Amino acid sequence: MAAKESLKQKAYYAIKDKIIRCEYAPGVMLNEEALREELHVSRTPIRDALSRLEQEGLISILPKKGIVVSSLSMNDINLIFEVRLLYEPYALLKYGQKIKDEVIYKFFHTFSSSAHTFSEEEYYALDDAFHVAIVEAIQNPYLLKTYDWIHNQNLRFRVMTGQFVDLRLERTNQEHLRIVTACLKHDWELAAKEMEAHLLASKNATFDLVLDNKNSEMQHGK
Amino acid sequence: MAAKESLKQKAYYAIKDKIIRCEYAPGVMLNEEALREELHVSRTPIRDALSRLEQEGLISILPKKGIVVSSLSMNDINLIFEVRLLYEPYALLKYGQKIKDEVIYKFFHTFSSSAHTFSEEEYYALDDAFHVAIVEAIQNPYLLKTYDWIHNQNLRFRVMTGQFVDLRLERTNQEHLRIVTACLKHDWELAAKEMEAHLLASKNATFDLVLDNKNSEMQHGK
DNA sequence: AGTCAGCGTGTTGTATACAACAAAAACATT
DNA sequence: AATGTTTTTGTTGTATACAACACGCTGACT
Repeated sequence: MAAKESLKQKAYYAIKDKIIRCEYAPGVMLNEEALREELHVSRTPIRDALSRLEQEGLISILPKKGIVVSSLSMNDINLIFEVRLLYEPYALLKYGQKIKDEVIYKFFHTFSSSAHTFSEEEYYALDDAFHVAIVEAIQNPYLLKTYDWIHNQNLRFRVMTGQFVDLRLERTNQEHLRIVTACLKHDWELAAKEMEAHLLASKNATFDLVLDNKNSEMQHGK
Repeated sequence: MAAKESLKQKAYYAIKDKIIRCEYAPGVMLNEEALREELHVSRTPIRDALSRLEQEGLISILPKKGIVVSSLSMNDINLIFEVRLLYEPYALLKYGQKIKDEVIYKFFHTFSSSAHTFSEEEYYALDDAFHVAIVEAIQNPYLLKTYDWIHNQNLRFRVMTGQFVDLRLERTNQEHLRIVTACLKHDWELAAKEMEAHLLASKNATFDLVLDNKNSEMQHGK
């Protein structure tokens, strides 16, 4: 499958994946030599990959010192959700009509009937697919690229904070239903409004989770 | 000044500058060897720079074939102005309050009294400074990075289409004045609306210029 | 003349050796 | 013991040689 993929692409995806899954945790130092040994390639493709990852904000390269995986602060939550709050309602309002009805109906069906049969992990994939499907109705590559970045950062937050609790998952599903229902009626103004409400709730939930996380860390020492 | 700048940064800015000024015109092919000779550095910093420029959408790297400077199509105008129409009114609406009054007053003074003393080139720099000052009130680095990209693309369009005609410059200045006046009153909703109108007018003007350009190209053969 | 195989040239991809610098460690001096 | 200096070590920056591939060209064969 990846036989024709260049080494620099392989290195890029491999390192990116480990950063997103927090195998390389926020704030830790990396160095080219260690990555070289781990991926069994020379420094050149590693450096290509690192250059790209720096552009995307996942790492910082400190000249002659090392590479640090970008940390995640409270403020990053604000930054991520600012972009989402700007893009996602806009996508519905201006491009909702471009989303195929069958796609909308598929999500409606999934959210309304079988939500409880999903594991948390599976529901995450579903949540991602839902939001991405909406945003991709904007076909502007500049906007989509930015969205991809914050999407990655959002994934890191998920891994760091652990999964949602069940209660929030229920609420999330209900909010999704309200958005999808508005979409089915082709009432894009309402859909955008519901999306905004959903994102604000999600933002607060993320804030709480990060705070809880900080607290329990302190209780467990360190 | 640039003594401590790394070669890869020097290469990046040098190539980027030539692309923006259309010394490397849209659609032309480059190769690492020629760039290496032109900049008197080895391929490594060149490749670093190219990787970054590819991220920013200014070039495409075709493996084993060469490097092509991204072309500018009609559709790119839509993409650029979609981002501007999304960001700039948003900046005024949500962050207008963060712009210092003295900055606003400085622009008011400039636009209202001394516009006619500027050359077209100078007025461009002023126009840029004005829009950038507004957008930078959004402090979100993700949004600002996207804006920087489309800003560069916009500059390329300017160079390609030649400067505005005087008539449009007059109109532009009047539109700027309307925006700044609303800002002085701290009426950010009005300011955002005026900005939207200004951008739509500017978009149409750019379209017309590109069309004229295409036509005159055809008249002059090819 | 047409077609296809093989070769040659030009391009980026990859590996690696060396340079430049930063930071820590070791050491001498007081 | 404290301090300033030198050395050592570790890191990325840079240069360069070689590999891999794409594409056009040549030539033989039909």
